[in-house]
Amino acid sequence: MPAQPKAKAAPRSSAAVEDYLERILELINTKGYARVVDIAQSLKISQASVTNMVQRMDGDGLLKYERYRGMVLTASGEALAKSITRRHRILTDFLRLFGLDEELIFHDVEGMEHHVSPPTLKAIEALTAQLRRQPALVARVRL
Amino acid sequence: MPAQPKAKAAPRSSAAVEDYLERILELINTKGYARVVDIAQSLKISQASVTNMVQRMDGDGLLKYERYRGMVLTASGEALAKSITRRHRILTDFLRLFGLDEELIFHDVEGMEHHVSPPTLKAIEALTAQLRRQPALVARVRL
DNA sequence: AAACAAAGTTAGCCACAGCTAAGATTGTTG
DNA sequence: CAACAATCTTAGCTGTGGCTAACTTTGTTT
Ligand SMILES: [Mn+2]
Ligand SMILES: [Mn+2]
Ligand SMILES: [Mn+2]
Ligand SMILES: [Mn+2]
Repeated sequence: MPAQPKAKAAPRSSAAVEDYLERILELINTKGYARVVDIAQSLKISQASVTNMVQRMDGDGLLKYERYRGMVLTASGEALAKSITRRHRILTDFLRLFGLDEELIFHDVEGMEHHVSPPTLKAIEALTAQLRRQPALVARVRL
Repeated sequence: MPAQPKAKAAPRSSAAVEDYLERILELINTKGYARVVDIAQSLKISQASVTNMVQRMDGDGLLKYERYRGMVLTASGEALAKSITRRHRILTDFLRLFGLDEELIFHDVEGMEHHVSPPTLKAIEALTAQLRRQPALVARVRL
C-alpha cells in the first residue's frame, strides 16, 4: 500500500501545456473542434510541433487523440483548461483598468498567468472589483 | 553599413539568466563577491549547472569570468541586474498589500517578474502608491 | 477513379537548462 | 610541505519544446 492514499496524480502542467489547453478549449468553443492546423496558427508554431505536443498530452491524460482524426479534452483536461482560461480573464480584466495597449496586455498576461497562485489570483480579482468602484483612484494611475 | 546604426545587440535574456543576474548582484552587494557555491545554494541548483551558465553569460557579455577565480558583472550585465531587481521589488511591494504569505509572494514574483513589460510595471508601481493612501479599500481586498 | 491540395505525421535536428559522477584546483591545516 | 576539505570544472546525460524536410493520409475536384 502506498503511503499516500492515491495522491491524485497532481496535474503538474508546464506553461506550454497550459497554453495548448487554453487554445484547444477556445477552438472547441468557437468552431466545435480543434484541428492541428488551427492550433498551430493560433500559437504561431509549426504543425509538427503541435502533433508532437498533442501526443504527449494524450499520454498525460489531458486529451484523447486519434491519428489523422482529431482530439477531445478529457474531463481533467477540460477542467484544467477552464481554470487556465479563468486566470487569463481575471488578469486581463485587471490590466485593462490602466489603459494599457491591448496587445501588450495580451503578451504580459500570456506570460504571467502561468505563475500566479490561487491566493494571489483571488486578491487580484477582489482588487479589480474594488477598483471598478473607484474610477477616480484608477484615473490617477492611468496618468 | 548596417541599416540600423548599431542596434545595441538587444540583450534578450531568458528567465533563467535573469534569475542568475539577480542573485549575482545580490551576492556582490552583500558579500562583496559572487561565488559559484553561493549562487548554487541560493538558486537551489547544482554547482555544475552554475559553472555552465556562468560560462554562457560570459560569452554573452553579461559578466567576465575567470576559471577557478571568480566573476564580475559587465556594465550591461549590471544594468540588467539592477532593472531586474527593481522589477522584483515593485511586484513584491504590490503583492504585500494583500496580506499574502511571504513565501507565496516570493514564489509568484519569482515567476511573474520575467513577463511584466515596462508599461505594465509602471502601472503597478503607480497603483501601489495610490493604494497605500487608501488602506480602507485595501482592507476590503484582504478579507 | 485519378489527380491534387490540404492537413497531418514522422524523422532527425537543435538550444536551453537542469542533473550526477569524476577529476582538477585552491587554500588551509597538521 | 604534505594532506585534506572545499570549491570548481568537465564530461556525459536527460527532458522540454521548438524547428525543417520528407512522407502519408484525407478529402475535394475534375
Ligand atoms: Mn500563456
Ligand atoms: Mn492565456
Ligand atoms: Mn525569477
Ligand atoms: Mn526575482
